[in-house]
Amino acid sequence: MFALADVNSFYASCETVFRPDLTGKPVIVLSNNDGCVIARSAEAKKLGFKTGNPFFEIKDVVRKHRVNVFSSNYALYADMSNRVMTTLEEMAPSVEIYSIDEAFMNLTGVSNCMSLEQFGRDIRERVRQRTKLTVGVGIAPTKTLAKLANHAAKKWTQTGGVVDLSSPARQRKLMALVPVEEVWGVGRRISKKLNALGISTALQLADSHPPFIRKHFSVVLERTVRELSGESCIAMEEFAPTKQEIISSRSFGYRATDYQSVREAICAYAERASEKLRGERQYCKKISVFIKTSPFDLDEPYYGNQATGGLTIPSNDTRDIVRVAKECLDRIFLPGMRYQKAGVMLGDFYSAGVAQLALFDEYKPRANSEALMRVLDGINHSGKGKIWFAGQGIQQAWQMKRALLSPAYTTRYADLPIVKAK
DNA sequence: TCTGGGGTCCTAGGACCC
DNA sequence: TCTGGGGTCCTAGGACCC
Repeated sequence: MFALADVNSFYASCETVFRPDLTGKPVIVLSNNDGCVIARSAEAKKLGFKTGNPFFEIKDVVRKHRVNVFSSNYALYADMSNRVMTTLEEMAPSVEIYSIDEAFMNLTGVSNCMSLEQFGRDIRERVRQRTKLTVGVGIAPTKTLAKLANHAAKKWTQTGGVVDLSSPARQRKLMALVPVEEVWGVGRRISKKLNALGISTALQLADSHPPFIRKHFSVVLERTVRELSGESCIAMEEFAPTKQEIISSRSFGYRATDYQSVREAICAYAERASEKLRGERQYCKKISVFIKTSPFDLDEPYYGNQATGGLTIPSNDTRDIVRVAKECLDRIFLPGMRYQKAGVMLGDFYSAGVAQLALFDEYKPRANSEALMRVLDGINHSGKGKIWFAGQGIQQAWQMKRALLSPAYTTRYADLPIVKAK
């Protein structure tokens, strides 16, 4: 048996936890670069804001209803997420952290001690006590059904935020009410195709013939069908599998037109990606760079391109990765374009620095690499300041916009909230 | 003026091998 | 006139997730 616990309006709720004056008021949180809406409080949902709404398009409505707007504050959300996950881990034999605001819990054995619904309520209570955040809990024999139960727990308030879907009769009753596009694993494209085949509810999908689905779609959707009909195909993943790739990319705060700015950005992203790679204790051989103009600027030609370069032996030394990234950029940079976004991707990972050299390779590994990188990361994680390579530049005019950022309440001393007694 | 970032998995098709 | 069959590996692109 699985439970899926998921924090309601996570980012928006994190903001209101430290601003009690905002309770009951509409709050929205914007994506990086203050681009579009990515989280909404219940009140903001009622006003009709949708995830993905470009901010500049809704500014008038925001002003009219005095909506409280925040830039995303990932330092705060990540820390709050940790507190929630720690609490969940205390309550179940195993927990899989699925995203920043949701986790699957293994409920094996729980029903011997107490009703599953009561267990769901206990989870809510404890998380609320620790973090002032509210979670919805869905319980079912497969992950896909647990997702569905969680969806129902949030949609219908009379459930009290907990739905136990262990009984097949209840599963079918709920699935008959749920449109197929709300099933986990069914996106816009597939739901359109399913609708054309006359499958419009989750129940109809659950009752389809798995080989038929496999033939017309894929093994992935076949698994979804089986999971909906109660056959568990997707197991708990307690330990995060090692990453296949690492991406560091950002939209620019302004359109970048000059080579210098784009190169600074690429250097910065390459450094960040290398840092992540070392955090994973991995070494990479493949480095790709992409740059693109805005797909929304219809009156200018679109340009997007990507180049890939390799290292002879795997490395996680920032100097190696920055060098290759710059070479890649030079192969695809076109002057005269107004660039909107760029990024660096790392792939082809190895768990040790030295791989087999080819017979005639004359490459000599850097002698001081490990030590230097350790010092670099050590300083940057110490909280005392940052050091970086000169290639990033100092002014960094291309940096993303975060005009409405809230304080780092839980991760920076200077930003600690102060409580005054009356 | 202004439209996020970071991932995974699967499939089809091409290159190449014997 | 007639031009195999079976397999692996890699890559690009599509679909999905939060």
